[in-house]
Amino acid sequence: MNSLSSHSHHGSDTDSMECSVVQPHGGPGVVSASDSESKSNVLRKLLKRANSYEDTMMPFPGTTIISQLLKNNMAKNGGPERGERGDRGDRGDRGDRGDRGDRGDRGDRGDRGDRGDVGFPGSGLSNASSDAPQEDACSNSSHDSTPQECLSPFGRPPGLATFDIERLNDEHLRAKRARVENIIRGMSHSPSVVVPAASRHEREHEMDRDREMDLDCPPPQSQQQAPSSPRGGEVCSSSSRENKRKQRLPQQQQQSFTQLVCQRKEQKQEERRQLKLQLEDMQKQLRQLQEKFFQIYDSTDDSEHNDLHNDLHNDIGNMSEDSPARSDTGGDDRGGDDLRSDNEMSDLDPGHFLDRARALLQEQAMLAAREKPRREGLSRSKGQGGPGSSMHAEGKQLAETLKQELNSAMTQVVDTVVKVFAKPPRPTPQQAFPSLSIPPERFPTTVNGDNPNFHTTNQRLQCFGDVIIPNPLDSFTSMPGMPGPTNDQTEAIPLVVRKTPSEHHHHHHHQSSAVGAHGGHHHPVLHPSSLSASMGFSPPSFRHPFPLPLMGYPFQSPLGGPTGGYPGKDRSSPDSMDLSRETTSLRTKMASGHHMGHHHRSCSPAHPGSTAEGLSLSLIKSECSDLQDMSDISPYSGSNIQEGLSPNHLKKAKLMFFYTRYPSSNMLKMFFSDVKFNRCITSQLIKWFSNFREFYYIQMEKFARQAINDGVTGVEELGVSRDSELFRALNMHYNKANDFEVPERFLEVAEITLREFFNAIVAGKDVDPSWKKAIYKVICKLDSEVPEIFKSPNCLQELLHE
DNA sequence: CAATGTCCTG
DNA sequence: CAGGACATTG
Repeated sequence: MNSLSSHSHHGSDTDSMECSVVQPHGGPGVVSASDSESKSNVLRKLLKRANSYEDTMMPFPGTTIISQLLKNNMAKNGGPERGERGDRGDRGDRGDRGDRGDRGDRGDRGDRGDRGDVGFPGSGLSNASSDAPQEDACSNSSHDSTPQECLSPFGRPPGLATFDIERLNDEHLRAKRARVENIIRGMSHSPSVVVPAASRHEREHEMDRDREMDLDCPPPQSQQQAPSSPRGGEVCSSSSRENKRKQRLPQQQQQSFTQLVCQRKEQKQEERRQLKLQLEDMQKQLRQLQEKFFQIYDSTDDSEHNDLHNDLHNDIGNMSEDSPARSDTGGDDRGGDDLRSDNEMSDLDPGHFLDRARALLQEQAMLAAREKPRREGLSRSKGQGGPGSSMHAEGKQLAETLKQELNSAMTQVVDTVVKVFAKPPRPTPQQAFPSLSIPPERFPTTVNGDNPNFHTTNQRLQCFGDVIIPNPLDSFTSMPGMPGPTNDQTEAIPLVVRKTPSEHHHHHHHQSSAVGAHGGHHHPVLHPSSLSASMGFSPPSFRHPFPLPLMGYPFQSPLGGPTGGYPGKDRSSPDSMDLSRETTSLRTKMASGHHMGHHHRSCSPAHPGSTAEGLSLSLIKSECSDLQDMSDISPYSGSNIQEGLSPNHLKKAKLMFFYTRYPSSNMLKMFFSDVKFNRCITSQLIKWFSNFREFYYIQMEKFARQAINDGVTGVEELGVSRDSELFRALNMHYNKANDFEVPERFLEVAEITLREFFNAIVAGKDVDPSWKKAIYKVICKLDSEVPEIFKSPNCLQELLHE
């Protein structure tokens, strides 16, 4: 009904200026029709195309390639357009605070998992895969500034409609135009964008399919257009975060750690948000340009104009029909698929994409330039009388500004996009490349693939030859499902903070929790010699730090992917490791700051009990820089040599215990060549063995006493075989997965130990407080050589295979 | 003093 | 398993 009128209303106020500027051309149809025509054709096509893919991908206002880029970005960021989260509404008030609040409870965050993605820089990308979870992740903020808000800034096209109407007195044309616009708008989900109810009515009249669209695009949720609202507080939020963190710190290093990670994430989010804003601006500008184009078409050539409309109609119609189906697919795999989806874009790789975008931009710029003169002329001829006359100067400026803005924005966008794409080329899942895959068998630490979504992307961007192989070994220490922070007692996951339990292995596994970036310094190289020789394959230390993700060469991500795609046998435990690694490394780092041993006592504040807290705090302070680095790095570096003992290392240590109960620190260094040793690490390793021994001796004593109680009289009756209870207990502890063949020698030693205990107890030596020492002395001499294979960082894989 | 190791506790 | 206390050794 009055849709039009309302339109005009809007338009006149807001866009009057722009409109007036543009209008001129239309009328006279002046200007070199030939030139503009060819150009316009091209442009038109581009526009059309852009629209079409947009639709296919997701609803977005008639924007162009840029919008696509934006979309991609957003999608990746996990800021799926319509966020469904009820809180959106209130956001205004809470601002970042709100965010913080959410994150405040790390706990629940952790449960949801996924923080991982957010965490790492690449997260943006990886996230693509995991849309849903992402949202809550640290990216609430980004979330806020999602499309809806984005749109609002554009000021929607009210203005557009306006001038069109004015210019085109023809009712028919006007109606058509409005329709088209509405449709486009509707498709693009324009909630926030004012889609006057009236217009909708109109649409209903004419096209039923529009309804679908409407449905698709639920009405705006009363968004105030304050795109920037949430941003301001970032800093504050971080500080508050800090405080919070500090307060909590004491509880667990984990928490502090987490917090740090979180901070990092937040920063990234912030960056992302800013980028988004820029994109928004760009979109706005693009929209304006588009409008101009339309006008030109209309004015210059009716037939074309009609065609255009028709085309649009067709496209739209198709889209509406397809939309349902597409949406499904789109929903499933958004990550890299966005780009292709359309025939034309199908093999679009980022490069093409960018090129295209650039081309478009140029064209637009040219067009704008051409327009300028026209405008000028028109305005002059018109004189001051017309409404648009006043706009003259402004129009010029606008054009200039627009051009500049577009250029700069484009540049930024391009960079951003490139960065994003480039970022985490994480290894893809093994299944994905059967052909490529290299013998999966040996890969150093666990490798994991992560989200499949990336396949396409990765493939395109970089032909990854990588192969990631699932390795079954990990099961070793298996951390059972371990969903939550709960640690398996037996398994040692030291201070490790489990990054995120989230791994509910979604089918899609987006999860990519591995997150993070890693920046570590990497470690020189292990001693490949022995290893490679024995292993016969690629150097273990081949992990490169994340820096060259783009490279095509294969690299393995040591971190197991939580995403479970483990084909291998042991799906049970594998992945968890990656998470822990990060933490481990961090922990190590922290620890390194102080002397783990006795010294840290002094460092710690006052209470002995609070040592942890003090330590954490001081560490944070002193090692702040390091931590930051770490956070960036951690995700990828996980297995990368360097600092920190991973769960795999623990596993390995346990297996080594079958050979040596009292390894010297030197020996440990030899066998853990992929670890950067420092006091802490050394101490930790020693401590591990100490703990192993403790357990071992406890078992021995227990069984010895049990034997005595059972009436055993002579040591002869004591034996340790693979099926004895004692062995079972030990094996359970050191070789839980039972995928390692315990050396016979160990059985002998165990038997000897048991007998020693037995004899000592029988002899009543156990009254002596240090009666065990004698036994220890005996046992320590029974250490046997540890197989060379243990020196290999990859040893686990090897060993486990057996 | 530093490195190791044990014992105990969480 | 990690921390911490404590003992031992060189």
